[in-house]
This record gives sequence, C-alpha cells and structure tokens, in this order.
Amino acid sequence: MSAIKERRERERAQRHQLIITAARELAEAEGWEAVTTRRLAERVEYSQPVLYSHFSGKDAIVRAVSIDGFGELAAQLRRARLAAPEPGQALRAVCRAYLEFATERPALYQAMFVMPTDVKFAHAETPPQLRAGFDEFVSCFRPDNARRELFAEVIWSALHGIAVLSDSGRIPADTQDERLDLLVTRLADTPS
Amino acid sequence: MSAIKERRERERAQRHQLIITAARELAEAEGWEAVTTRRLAERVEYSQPVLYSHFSGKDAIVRAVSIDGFGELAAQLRRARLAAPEPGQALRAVCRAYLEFATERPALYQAMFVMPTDVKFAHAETPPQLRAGFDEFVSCFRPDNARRELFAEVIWSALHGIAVLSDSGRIPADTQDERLDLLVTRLADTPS
DNA sequence: CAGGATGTCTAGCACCGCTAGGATGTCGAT
DNA sequence: ATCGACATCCTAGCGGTGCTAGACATCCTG
Repeated sequence: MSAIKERRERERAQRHQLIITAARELAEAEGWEAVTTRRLAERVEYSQPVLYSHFSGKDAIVRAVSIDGFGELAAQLRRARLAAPEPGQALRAVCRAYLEFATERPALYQAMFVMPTDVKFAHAETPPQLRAGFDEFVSCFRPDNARRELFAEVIWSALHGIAVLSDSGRIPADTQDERLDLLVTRLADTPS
Repeated sequence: MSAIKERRERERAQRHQLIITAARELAEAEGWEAVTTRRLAERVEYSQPVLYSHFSGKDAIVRAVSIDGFGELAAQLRRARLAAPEPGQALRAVCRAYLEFATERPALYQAMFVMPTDVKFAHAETPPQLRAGFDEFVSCFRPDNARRELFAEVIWSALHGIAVLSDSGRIPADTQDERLDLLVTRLADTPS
C-alpha cells in the first residue's frame, strides 16, 4: 500500500520534470512565445489541467525552468574558473563562460534573467544555485578586497547588459571579445 | 478643398500622437501587460480598428513610444553632460542621468531596450535619436581614444544591465551609487 | 464487491491581437 | 438640391491565450 503511493509519487515527480524539460526544449526550439499551455500539454501527452496540478500557473513553470538553468550556469562558471591556468585568468574565463552560456541557450537565459520573476539575487529566499553562480564571480577577486561583492555585482550586470543587448540585436554580436577584454582588464582587482 | 484635407491630416496626426501618449501613460501607470488594444482604444475614445489605421499592430505602437523615449533620453543625457562642471565629471554625470531615466520611467525604458524590437544600435536604419544618445557617451571620452566607441558600448551595456536587473528586483536598488562609482572610476579613460 | 478517494479530461470562461464587412457621414460635381 | 463616390468608423467575429469547473473514469480500501 505504501509501495503504491511511492510508485505514484515517483511517477508524479517524473512527470513534473518532464513538464519542465518539455517547456525548456520548446522554448529553446521556438522561443518562449511559442510555449503555450496547450502546446506544452500536447507535448507531454496530457491535457492542460494536468499542468496546473503540478504548477500554479505558467509563470511557475518558467520559474522552474530558470532554476534548473541557475544550477547549470553555476556549474559552467565553476568549471571555467577551476580550469583557468592561473588565478589572474580566472575572471576572464568565468566571464567568457557566462557569455557563452547566454548565447548558446538564449531562451533559458531569458527565463532566468529577463522574464518577470520574483527571484531575487541577494535575499534569504535566493535559490542556492543562483547564489553559487554569483559566488563564482566573487571568488575571482582577492579575499582581502573588501568590495569584492560589489565588483561581482557590477561585472555580472555588465555581462548581463552585453548578453541581452546583443541577443536582441541592439548591439552587434561580432565584437563580443573586445567588450569582454575591456571589461575584464578594467575591473580585475589591482594587486595591492 | 485643400484646406479640408489639411485639417483632416492635422487631426489625424494629432490622433496619431494621442495614441502614442495614451499607450505610454497606460504603460507607465500599470505596466505594459495592461496595455491591450481594447483598453487603449477605450482610452483614446475610438474603436480598436482605428488603432490599426495608424499602426500596423501593437508592436508598432510600442516602437513609436520607444522612439519618443530615445529622443527624451538623448536630451536628458546631453543636458547632464553639458551641465558637468568639468570634462572629467561628464561621464559620471551622463551615467547618473541614464540610470535616473531608467528608474523614473521604467515602462518607457522597457519599451526602448527590453521588449522585442527590430531597432538596432549601430546600423543604417538606427533612429537618429538613439544614435544621438549613444554619442553622448562617446563624447565623454577623449577624441584621441581610438576605442571610444567600444568604451561607450561597454558603459552603455553595463548601465543597461544595472538598470534592468535592479528594476526587476534581481539586485538591490539601494546601492546603485556604489556601482555607478565603481563603473565610472574604472572605465573613465586614462589621460595619457 | 461497494464506496470513496484520486486522477484525468472535456468543455468553457474571459481575455488577447487582429480584421472583414456594413453603417454612417461628408465631400464634390452635376 | 441631389446624388454618387469616398473616406471614416464601428459592430461583430476569428482563432488564439491562460486558466478552471464539473463530469467522468480509475484505482485502492474496507
């Protein structure tokens, strides 16, 4: 009897994740405007109301996708930082990885940082994945830099601006490296 | 006979602008998600199809609002730059004015830089108002700085990132000044 | 095997952007 | 002054959206 309940919960959790990945795939293939509850339901081979038994609404689905994204972004940034040959190169590597993430998964990135959300950065309810990503930037600055969190914030904001303006075609995408170089050179902390 | 036509065209132009300002006011009061063609039509006291005799669709209305915004932003940046006591303060003043614009007119700012658009920055069909705004940033760097356009792009992107992330509540809004200070200090061109 | 809880679907609500086609009014020529 | 042509504007409706109430089926429990 308990085994049955467990099986059901397992199936339910599977379907929960199925909805999230289906939404993500659909968004990455055709953009978020193509992600409608009807198409999503059809894709997971259930009717619309099933979606609402898992999520409070479409926003919640987008949020779930974005939280998955936060985890992947943090992992990618971490990998880049650790792979940097020397500490001085870490910031550049992490920044490059960030921009790569944004350009390679534009829809996922949009869900994370552009679409309306109630997820905060520096807050008690901040998802740990997001905090982890932020910390990768912080770690690129010297521990004795009292303002390293501020540095990280500004770097992150600048990268976000670059990512989103080039994604929407507002600035040309072919000079990304020069912008990255300027940003990193200017904002790396100066060894005391 | 020609006078009548002229009067009609005048009235038509008036109504054209009326639609734009109504859309803008509605967006600034309740956000863009509240700007529907029905509500907008009601507000200008015409039926929906009238909107479509002036604009090809809702997107075109948003674009018209944003172009108005580009003009105002450029003027505001120019004022700030010229009011700076000395050239070294110009960049800081312009950046501050930019962030002020974004925080005081969030909906207008969204139409200009966040909502999907076909307006490009560096392009032949770039609206002159937008180019003028960009040039205000360029003018904050020394003419002999060969990369001043790149500097302007990066500054702009960073400001945009800060503006949009704090508007959506993703970074706290109460430490804007510190970010601004860091950014300006690091990216001002170094006198040779 | 009956009863109740659980899960799922069909059908529909109010809203969206957008448009076809008819009613209304105005203009210029006869 | 009247009539036809034209421009203007609105009503009504299309297919779509997010979301939900209520009927239906299915399964576990006593």
